[in-house]
Amino acid sequence: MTDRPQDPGLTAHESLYRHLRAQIMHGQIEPGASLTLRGLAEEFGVSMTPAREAVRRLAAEGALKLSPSGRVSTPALANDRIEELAALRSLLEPELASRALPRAHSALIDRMQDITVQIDGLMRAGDAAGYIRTNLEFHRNLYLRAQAPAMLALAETVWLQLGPTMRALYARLRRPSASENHNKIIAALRAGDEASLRLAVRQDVTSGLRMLMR
Amino acid sequence: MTDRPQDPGLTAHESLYRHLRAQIMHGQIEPGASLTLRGLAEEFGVSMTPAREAVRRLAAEGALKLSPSGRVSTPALANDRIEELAALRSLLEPELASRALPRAHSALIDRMQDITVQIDGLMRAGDAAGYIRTNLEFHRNLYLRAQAPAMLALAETVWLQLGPTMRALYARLRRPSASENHNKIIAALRAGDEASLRLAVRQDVTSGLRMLMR
DNA sequence: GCCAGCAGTTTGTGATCACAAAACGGCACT
DNA sequence: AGTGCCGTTTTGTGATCACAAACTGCTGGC
Repeated sequence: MTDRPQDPGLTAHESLYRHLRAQIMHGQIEPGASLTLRGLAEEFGVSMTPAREAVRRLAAEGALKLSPSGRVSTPALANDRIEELAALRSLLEPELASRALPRAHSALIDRMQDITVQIDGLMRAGDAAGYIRTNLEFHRNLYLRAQAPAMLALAETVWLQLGPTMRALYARLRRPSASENHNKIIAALRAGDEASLRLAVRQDVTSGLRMLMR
Repeated sequence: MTDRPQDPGLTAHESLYRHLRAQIMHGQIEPGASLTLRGLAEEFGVSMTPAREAVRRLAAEGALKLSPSGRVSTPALANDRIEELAALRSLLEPELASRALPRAHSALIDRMQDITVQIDGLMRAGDAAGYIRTNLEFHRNLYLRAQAPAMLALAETVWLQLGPTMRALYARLRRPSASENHNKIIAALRAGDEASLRLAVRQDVTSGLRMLMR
């Protein structure tokens, strides 16, 4: 019982859920790793009941895989599944960006520029989880303006499913191609150019995933 | 304890989950209706534990809403949320149809034609749930060929969120506009025409939802 | 050397219970 | 008649336990 943070004011299963979700989304758990309810429960100092709820909730979102016998593990994605999830990203995210465009004021764009610089630093520092997290934050910051919570939720579901695989991606990419793509997105936002915004987002989203598939 | 079917070979929470999911997706529960864990547990002759799991799982999929205090209810959708979900359908489903097109052999198309006839009958008979269920079956039959399980899962999530609201839609539409749209889809499939298939699917998907929003 | 079988252990499932917070209903007071 | 208050009831949360199925590893036979 390592006694984790124990976020106050939250139910036990909620805080466990958030921790796990963040870990998975940020690639801090390797694909195919297996978890046990008792293990998670003990690690967070709670009983099995809230651990089961958190796990099932994540399984419903595709973040975890349940074997027929109920065993829990992070999914190890086959190439065609990765392709599919990449296609989903390039379907959903340009739409979100497009909807956010009319509402993207300059303070937001400045913030996105800051995040881009930050990403460069994290990548150079070799902080994989930090890189993934901040990269997603870049996108989420924009998409929040779309006023489309259901659409954003679906996009996050896709991120979640790709999470464990993301770490493998990070190990392979070494040049900061993210910066270029992000700068294109920022430029399109500043110009108010919807067509090139969609294009830039699609490119940013697929560029990384493409090199993961062979 | 009404002793529901009790599907054999399935865990308690799984069968409860499936029943509830089907009911919600087919519009058999009105928007805003509230459920209780003890109520569901008793209705299915199980304890609260599996009832909670089923409910949380459905909440994670957006099929149910949990109040801050944990109360469970079906969501009552505002117009802008309906518009968003409709946009998601018209984003995802043409893509699914397009991916299914090369794999749609004539036996499948014949089956879809049968289903269309069946839908007409159900609509004339005033069977709302049957109408919704069969209508979704029409779409699912096609999309299964897309070999894109993650994409299909997202689409079903959207259906689920629209479920309770669907009944209200059914009450308003009386002319079988579905037939026309479905026939267009079938024609495009037979012709192998991707562009008009995408168009027909988008039209079918949005035509019903549009009249719901005013 | 390999594989089948068996015992011990791990692990998920579901029931039950104690508890606290929220919702409800009635009552008195203004 | 409306409104604030308090006791009762309802309802979700989480811990614990018994149980069965799955997994593990070892052993003996071929």
